[in-house]
Amino acid sequence: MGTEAQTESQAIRPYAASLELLRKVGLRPTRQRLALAKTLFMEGGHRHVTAEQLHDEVMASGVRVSLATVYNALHQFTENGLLRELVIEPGHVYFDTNVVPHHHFYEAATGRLEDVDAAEVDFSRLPPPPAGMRVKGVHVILYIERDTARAAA
Amino acid sequence: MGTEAQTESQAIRPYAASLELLRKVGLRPTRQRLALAKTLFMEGGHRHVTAEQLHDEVMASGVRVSLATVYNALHQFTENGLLRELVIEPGHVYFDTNVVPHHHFYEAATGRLEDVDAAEVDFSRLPPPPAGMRVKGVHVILYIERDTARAAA
DNA sequence: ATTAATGCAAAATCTTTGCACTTTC
DNA sequence: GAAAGTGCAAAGATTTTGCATTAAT
Repeated sequence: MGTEAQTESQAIRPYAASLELLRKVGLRPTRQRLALAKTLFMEGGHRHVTAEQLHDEVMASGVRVSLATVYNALHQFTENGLLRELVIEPGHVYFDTNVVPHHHFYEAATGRLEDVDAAEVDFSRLPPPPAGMRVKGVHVILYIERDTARAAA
Repeated sequence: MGTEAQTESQAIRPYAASLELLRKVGLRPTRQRLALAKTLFMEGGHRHVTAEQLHDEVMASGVRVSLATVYNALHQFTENGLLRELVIEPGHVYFDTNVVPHHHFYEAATGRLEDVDAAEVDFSRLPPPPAGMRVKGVHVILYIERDTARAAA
């Protein structure tokens, strides 16, 4: 098994994979959307980004994109199930590349968000929804902070 | 037991109570802050308001206040533990008069928020916080929607 | 009198939009 | 070459700020 064959079959080929992703949801694979998709989805692991962060990052990678286009793309990606919108602190909308239902750790001091798998949270008690309503989803935010009172125990 | 005695001892006297509330947290009881405190805290039940909603409401009650003052007051109230800030949908900060830890139902279609008492939620499983961190608080948001598939059963 | 709070309008953010130009199909 | 997407700058929306005026202690 040559390295090339392995590379082609197993490793992520960002361009091809991004192209396919966009095709799948019916968005034209433009240079800009490809660059954004590559940055968001092709670097392994899940991400939480703001429009501005993503814009800076893509620009830094050498692709010129306008901020308006980043906003457009983020919303189109969201509408097509590629991203999930998260609002936790005032004035900042995060886009989460993890679209499977899950929860979050949030460190207010740094603004850092970290995923919590849905399987890591279970409820032994939940209230019944108001009359005529049904619960469509649950989001648990665990606010964390540096543990200063840290004994070696 | 005369009605007057009862009124004075039991019923809420908005002005006096608001005044005392502001005094207690060390904010000068100005006409504007008194009006805002009365609207927020003296009508029974808990509230979730945006700055603009509150501004409209207080203006409608006949007290002239500028929107900037409403923002100032909301933040001062928050800093002094009288309110809790909530961000659930982009572009809107809600201020919650319920400052005891609790959770929320949220109906996206209408923007309606409803309190869920902390006692109504229990966890049978929670993840350990990241190394060196501790969990400071938990907020559960239960997304609800109209239950259309409603059989009479 | 002193000190703080208010109001206004202007500024700062973040986000969306209108329209000419460019790119993809 | 038709349809969709992009970029820019301008407009919107929400929130904050600077400073003269007004009110509370």
